[in-house]
Amino acid sequence: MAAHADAGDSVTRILGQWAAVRPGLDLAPMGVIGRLTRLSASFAEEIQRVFGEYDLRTGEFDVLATLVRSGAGPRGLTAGELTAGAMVTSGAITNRLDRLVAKGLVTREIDPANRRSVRVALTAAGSQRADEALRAHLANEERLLAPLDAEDRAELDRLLATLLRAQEESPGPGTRSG
Amino acid sequence: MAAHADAGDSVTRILGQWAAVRPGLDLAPMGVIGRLTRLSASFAEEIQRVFGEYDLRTGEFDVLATLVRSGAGPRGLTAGELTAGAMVTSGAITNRLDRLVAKGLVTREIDPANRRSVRVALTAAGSQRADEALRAHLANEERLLAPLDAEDRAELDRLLATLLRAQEESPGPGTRSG
DNA sequence: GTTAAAATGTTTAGCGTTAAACAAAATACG
DNA sequence: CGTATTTTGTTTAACGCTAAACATTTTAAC
Repeated sequence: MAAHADAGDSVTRILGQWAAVRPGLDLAPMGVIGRLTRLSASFAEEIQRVFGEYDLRTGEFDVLATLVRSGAGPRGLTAGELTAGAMVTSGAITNRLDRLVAKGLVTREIDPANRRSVRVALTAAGSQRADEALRAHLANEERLLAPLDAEDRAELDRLLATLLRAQEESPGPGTRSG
Repeated sequence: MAAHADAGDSVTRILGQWAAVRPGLDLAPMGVIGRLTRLSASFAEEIQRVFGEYDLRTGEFDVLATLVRSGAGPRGLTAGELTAGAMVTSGAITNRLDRLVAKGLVTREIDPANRRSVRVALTAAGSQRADEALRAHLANEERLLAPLDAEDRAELDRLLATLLRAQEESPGPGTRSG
């Protein structure tokens, strides 16, 4: 049972099946979105694997990275600011912080100036871990894109940015609040 | 609180933050993969929303669609064949079949010729539901790609196919068995 | 034929997430 | 001031998934 044909990915085979049983449908959008979805899932697995080498999950790295790139310094960010930057609910951030605190990578303490707020900051270990994981992550991303030359990558980036901008501009039924 | 700058998606802002605190890093791969990931997540939400109008989850539609496009007819497919086509474990297929059977959209019965196997087939209601949802799904995908003209879509498809083919050809540490 | 090995699905325990309920603190309003 | 409203984060119940254990049936080996 050949998993995929000579020249084509798994989506090519699926489109062929649809064409056979439902001739006349315009399958082009399904092809693009199917490839986008599968590629994203495949990349996510590879990325998770690299973070695992640093005893981190992708979501945990996201929190560390947000703290690093925010330039927040020792004051850190509030849990709400972390939630706003991530694409998950506040409950998920609470869980991630629980794990990161347990690993000694971040501190979490009540903001004396606003005792509803929680200030989250990197520890020295957290800062170091974030930098190590970041370096490996960037090398991994470079590897995942290796099949494309610089010109093709730029073109891909342009096309994805066009679609993403449209998604983020449309208020749509899918807005996400904390 | 400007959610995003005038000309740029959310990833542009993130890359800008990285460039400020870690100058000298090559952030291009992070941009491409970040956009790919976010776009895929955003599309998945919109797609899920449309399936919801037909009382289906995306995973459930995937099962129905696999049965339709396989042209399997009344004999259906085995649970193992469904697992092979999906990107999930056999346990997840068991759960999806439980729900689809409860909704009366598929039948599940032991294959008399091989009593380890389970044959899964569409009911009349399942076949009709699949076709209705498919039509709405294709229209939705068309809408999601509307920002790109035909030429750009073809180029995007080509670039994604190149990357996906590479992912699927590399055995990698991330192969997936049932 | 009998026994070992492989194939096929289901079940179980655990994970990370979401949505919604909740508790605590700050702010607004009269 | 005093009370209602809003803000902020955590907790709870439920969901779908995975990995691994499991039961059943078939195939292979001798």
